[in-house]
Amino acid sequence: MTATSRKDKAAETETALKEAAKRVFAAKGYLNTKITDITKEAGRAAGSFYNHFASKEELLVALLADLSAAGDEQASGDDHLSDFSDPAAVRWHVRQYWSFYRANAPTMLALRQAAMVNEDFATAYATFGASEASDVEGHLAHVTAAGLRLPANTQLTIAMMYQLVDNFAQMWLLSPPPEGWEPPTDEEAVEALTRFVYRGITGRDY
Amino acid sequence: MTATSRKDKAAETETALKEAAKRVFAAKGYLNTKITDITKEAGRAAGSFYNHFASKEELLVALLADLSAAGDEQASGDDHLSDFSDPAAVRWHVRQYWSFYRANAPTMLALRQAAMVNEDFATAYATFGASEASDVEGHLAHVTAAGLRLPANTQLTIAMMYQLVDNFAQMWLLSPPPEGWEPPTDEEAVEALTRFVYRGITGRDY
DNA sequence: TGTACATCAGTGAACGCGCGTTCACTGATGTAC
DNA sequence: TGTACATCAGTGAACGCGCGTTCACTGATGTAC
Repeated sequence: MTATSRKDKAAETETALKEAAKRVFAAKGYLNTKITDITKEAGRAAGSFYNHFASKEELLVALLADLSAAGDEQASGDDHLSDFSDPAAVRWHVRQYWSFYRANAPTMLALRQAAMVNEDFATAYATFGASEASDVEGHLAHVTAAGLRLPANTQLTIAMMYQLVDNFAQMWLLSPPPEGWEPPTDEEAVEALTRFVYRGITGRDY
Repeated sequence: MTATSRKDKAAETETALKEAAKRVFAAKGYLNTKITDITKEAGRAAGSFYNHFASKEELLVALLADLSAAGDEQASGDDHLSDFSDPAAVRWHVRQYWSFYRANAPTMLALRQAAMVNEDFATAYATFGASEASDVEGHLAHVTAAGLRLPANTQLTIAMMYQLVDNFAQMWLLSPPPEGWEPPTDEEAVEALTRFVYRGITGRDY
């Protein structure tokens, strides 16, 4: 059970630090987290951190690398519905996004917070959004092809969809729920977003 | 032109500090701003700050007080359209919110950033949202009264509207525009949001 | 297989930078008589 | 109106706390012969 080789031990510690970091980020946020909070949570000495990461920023970069690996895995092999004049296609994308957020909540929270303070992470976050956007762009063509009118030009429509879904997800999955509000189940959330987005982009009832 | 009495001079400095703070917040963000950035921008010595505010947090509290005073002024005396089954009522609210954001961008940015790090400001921000929400809640009753179906229960519907409008506004009014995106004019933004929200909550085309 | 040395992950006390905050001082305004 | 003292806004150098980062040291694993 305990690894013995030096490489194994180092890898074990690195993993322990990353997992500890995610727990601490979830509990008190990325910006409020000190290096020693992470090492303490991981049960290591403060100095150990620097054997693996040059700074808290570098640690987050490593977490983002893990995250995009996970994202690629999730995306591949799935049947990808793309006609947004069909509510099922909208639902499929909303559900994907929601699941991704739930699975990677601490890292997404850290990225959001880091982006408020650090130019590079702001760019990374924007890039993340842009990659989602380019996927969706083609799907909207089906809406106009079906004779329906988008609420605004393609760019603004994408921006609105994205803000709605991204921030609604973060509201329920990354933050403590507001005073006296009952959090929705995953299915309720996905259904609510699907309805709102589908109506918003097509002008059709659903 | 220059005030002479002690009280006047003190008030002048306090205003200078607040105005300087807003400029600096807009330029580099609340979290990245140091006390000396503010005093330097205001052309005062570092120690002067503490004659007026106990900390950066207290300064933000003062800015928020100014802001809610401005908000009350804006709200009062206006004819308040309240039937959300009418797109004009939705547009009126969207425009109000958009104007408010534009007028108070630096303070809103600071509040958002402070809320990520500080429990009290998180509560203040949530409270701000809740007051908007309670206003809107009644307006949605008109939608169901007109025989239309909301996309989800009232609470989730409000949350979705709010996330969409609030974050779309902050995307264009508080952050540098994304690489290669052309920012909308105010009218385009208001119209896009109005369409998306109206469709989303009523299921009607518009 | 055994011995002697090299290498490396991990340790935690100590160091030092950045920045918030203080405080003795200045000069101007206010007050007392 | 004038003088002497009190008060206060503002100053900026200096202080000190918090925390990121270093580094001499330990003990265990790897390597040479």
